[in-house]
Amino acid sequence: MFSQTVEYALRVVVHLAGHAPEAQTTDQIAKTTRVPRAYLSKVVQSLRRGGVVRSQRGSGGGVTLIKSPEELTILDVVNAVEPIQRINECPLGLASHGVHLCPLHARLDKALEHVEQAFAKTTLAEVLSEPTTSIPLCDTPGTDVISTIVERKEE
Amino acid sequence: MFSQTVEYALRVVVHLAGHAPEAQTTDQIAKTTRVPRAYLSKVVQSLRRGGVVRSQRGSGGGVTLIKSPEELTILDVVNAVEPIQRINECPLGLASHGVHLCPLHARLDKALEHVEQAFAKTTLAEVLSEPTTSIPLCDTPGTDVISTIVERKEE
DNA sequence: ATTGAATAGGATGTCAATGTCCACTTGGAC
DNA sequence: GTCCAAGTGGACATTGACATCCTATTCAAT
Repeated sequence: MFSQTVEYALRVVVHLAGHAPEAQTTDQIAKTTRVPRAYLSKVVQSLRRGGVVRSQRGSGGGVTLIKSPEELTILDVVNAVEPIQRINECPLGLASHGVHLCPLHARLDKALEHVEQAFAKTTLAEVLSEPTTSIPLCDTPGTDVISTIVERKEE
Repeated sequence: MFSQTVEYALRVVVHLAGHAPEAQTTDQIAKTTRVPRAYLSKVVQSLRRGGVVRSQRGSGGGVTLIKSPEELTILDVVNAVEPIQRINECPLGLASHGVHLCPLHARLDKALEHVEQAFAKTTLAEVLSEPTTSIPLCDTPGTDVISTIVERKEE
């Protein structure tokens, strides 16, 4: 339902939020997020164009969040890489359905609206601070991420 | 967010529900739903394998719903062609996240759950009977669907 | 100025979703 | 039994998402 790229983008931003406000290099990000290194640069560029992160070239450079984790929502991230496509007009192109969607598409759009709202209400800070046994990305100091990878079933 | 195939499948089922319990040929379905005729047969086959429709070969044959519109939900249709993929395990494969998703993925899965529930609660009969000016598919007698097609913007 | 760290981005490969085509099978009507 | 209507399904084309690779560009430190 959500694309792989959105999943990657969220991981990247969670990583950055966990280290804010320090800049992180793509190598560092790739390690903890397990996003393919070469593809990560594309994801980061999307996030930059979407106004979510700032990136700095040269030694000592890296990627940083533009907003603080308290102000940055999941929706901001999703919209930066792949905006949620609401249903604004009849997909069949029926003129008679003009402004008002038919009941079918109205329901589908309503579902999208709920998802959008849920994402808009959740900040990265909330995701990070939630009391739980599972820390997002699990990159807490002392934890070796690599060794905790388990066998995954083919899907 | 929802695939083209899901959109097509829903149109097909709405058309069938509007004509239940009579069988409809793929040619008839293709006309009102504006699903590419050749691809429609694939969609119908998915619906058949998913237990949503029955199809009958030979002259006088066609496609019919197995359940009545009152019993058939949007979720039934969606699951037949492309089941909603809930997030059951940590996409990073982190063993420590085992049964419990981290807050990030828990939120994403929650959004999926809401969509699933909304779809499970909506029957085709509801979609068809809802008082509105826009009849789904707009295939009411006397309305020429083709002439109501409007110019669509490229997306 | 030179060098090395680090992102930017174009070219290209791969694969699944979408879409098309056509030969085959099935079943009803005569 | 013949014929035609209608779905079945395999082979193939197209497209965009995902991924990789390599070179160019930028910046800081020296």
